[in-house]
Amino acid sequence: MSISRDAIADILEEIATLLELKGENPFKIKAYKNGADVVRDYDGDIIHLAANNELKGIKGIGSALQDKLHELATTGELEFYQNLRGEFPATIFELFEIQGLGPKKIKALYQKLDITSIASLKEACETDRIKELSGFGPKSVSNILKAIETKEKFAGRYRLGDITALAETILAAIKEHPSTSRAAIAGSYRRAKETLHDLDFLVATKQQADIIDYFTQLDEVEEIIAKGETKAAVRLVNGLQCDLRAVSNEQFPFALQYFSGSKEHNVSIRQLANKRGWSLNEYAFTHKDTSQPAPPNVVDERDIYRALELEFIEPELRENRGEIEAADAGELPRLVELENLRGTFHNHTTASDGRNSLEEMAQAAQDLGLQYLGIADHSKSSFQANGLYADRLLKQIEEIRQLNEQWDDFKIIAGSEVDILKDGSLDFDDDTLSQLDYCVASVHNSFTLAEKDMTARIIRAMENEHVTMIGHLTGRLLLRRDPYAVNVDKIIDCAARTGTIIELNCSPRRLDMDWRWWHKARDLGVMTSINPDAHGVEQLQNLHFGVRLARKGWLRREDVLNCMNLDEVLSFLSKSKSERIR
DNA sequence: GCCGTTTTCGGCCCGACTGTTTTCAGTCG
Repeated sequence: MSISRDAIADILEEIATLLELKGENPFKIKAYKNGADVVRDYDGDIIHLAANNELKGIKGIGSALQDKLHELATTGELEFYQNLRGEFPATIFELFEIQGLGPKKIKALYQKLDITSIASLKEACETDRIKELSGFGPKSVSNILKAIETKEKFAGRYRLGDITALAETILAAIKEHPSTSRAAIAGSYRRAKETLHDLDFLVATKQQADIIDYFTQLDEVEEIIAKGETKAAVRLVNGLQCDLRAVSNEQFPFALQYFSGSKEHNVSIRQLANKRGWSLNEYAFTHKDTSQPAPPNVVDERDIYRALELEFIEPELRENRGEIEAADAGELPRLVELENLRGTFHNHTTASDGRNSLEEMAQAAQDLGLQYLGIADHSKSSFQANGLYADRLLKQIEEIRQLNEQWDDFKIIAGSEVDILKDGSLDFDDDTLSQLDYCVASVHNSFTLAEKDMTARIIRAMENEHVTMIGHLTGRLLLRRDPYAVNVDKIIDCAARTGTIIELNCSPRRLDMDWRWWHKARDLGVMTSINPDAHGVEQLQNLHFGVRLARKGWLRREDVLNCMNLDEVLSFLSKSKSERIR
């Protein structure tokens, strides 16, 4: 019986939710949520361990969870969970996706009005039936309707980080087929869009029908939407639509270019082809105007750009935002690469809400080949995250200094993710902050300030000499929560003026600041730091997403703080902010 | 539920904000 760790983690999450609905002990609920995190992020084959009753000693997994995980790992099912599910309709989970609704309200809606889905909730709001319930006034109704609208706006989209593993698994399966000569994922995935609604696979083969058959029969496929000679569309078990196009080896570069998009980029590219008397489609150049020279031979995608006398345009840049003009002028940036990173900032440990100790995080960073690891645990106002008071912070700094003595070529860099309070002041005084090597300042509350107040709040923080960088600038949670109101233009100007770095938070849920702003920020001399915001060792891997989005934002190695080597970065941090301005 | 341990049960999770209230409940981070 095989069950994935994600599936097990999801079951634990659902149990937590169902226990909330039942009004269970909050600490019990938290234990299940925590258990889900542990399962999802455990550094090792936790399913194997669970099946063999070898979970003892894993922090957060006590005897009750050990038994339940054993049952799940060996049978794929859990009686306790099945019974719990039986107490509520299956659709009730979707109500938790509505901002502002929690277990108490959902329970009341269900028990008093028999509301079990977003559709019935919407109807109850529109017919004012909901006002029969105490605690639901006119403001609640409009807030719920607004939240439903937000939810619908995001429906059918997926976060890049959530589907990368799945996408690469399917790609690997396609490549394994003996008839495959080349294969790739095109579309917005290749362009590193932060959210997508489908995946576009492409394969070069002489046996198109074979591959199409094979693709539609993959384990991950739930439903076949369409299936023809050269093209198939399927829906995966998680609802994601995947298209596959099978082409010849000669057509492959053209198809890859065409299906990578963006549409707007391709329109411009085809216009350039037209000027040369060629027409370009997903299969080939056609020589339309024979009074002009014939198109050259094309064996890979680079040849297409070369034929148009353009520098090769990396897929991440293909959004028709000036990349064609820059390629024409030979002025495309040399984009940052994952291999350029030498360290990272903004990571958490068990001192606040991380799951690994300082030592474990340091070890993981070294395993990735990094020269330094910036620690930035939460400050005291982030109660929910077990934020540090000054005394604990100072102790942690001391601990870091001691740990550092054992390494010559690796260092932990002592920082803090300090809360920016409502008025723009910081959660620690300057005296405390001056003890740190660096400081990430972030907004974690009062998200509903008016734009000018929020902007002024963040600007005030940036003007503090001790604030090295701003964390997750807009607070957005992709597909969940819109950015709070903040004037990013003004923030970027302030960053340039004060020598403050803006983080590129590469948690797949955030990818904040948005890639669309980086080009401008870069041109004003603003630097970024690609930060995983890791709450466990495995999340250091998210640096990969940060690099892709940095590339999408036209960033080069020299624009990224953590491309500096250890000596350079220590020297940089020892300078005053005004000296850091480029 | 988990953890730590004075091995048997108490502590764990605090404050801001919102909306509906009239003194507070629920949600969120």
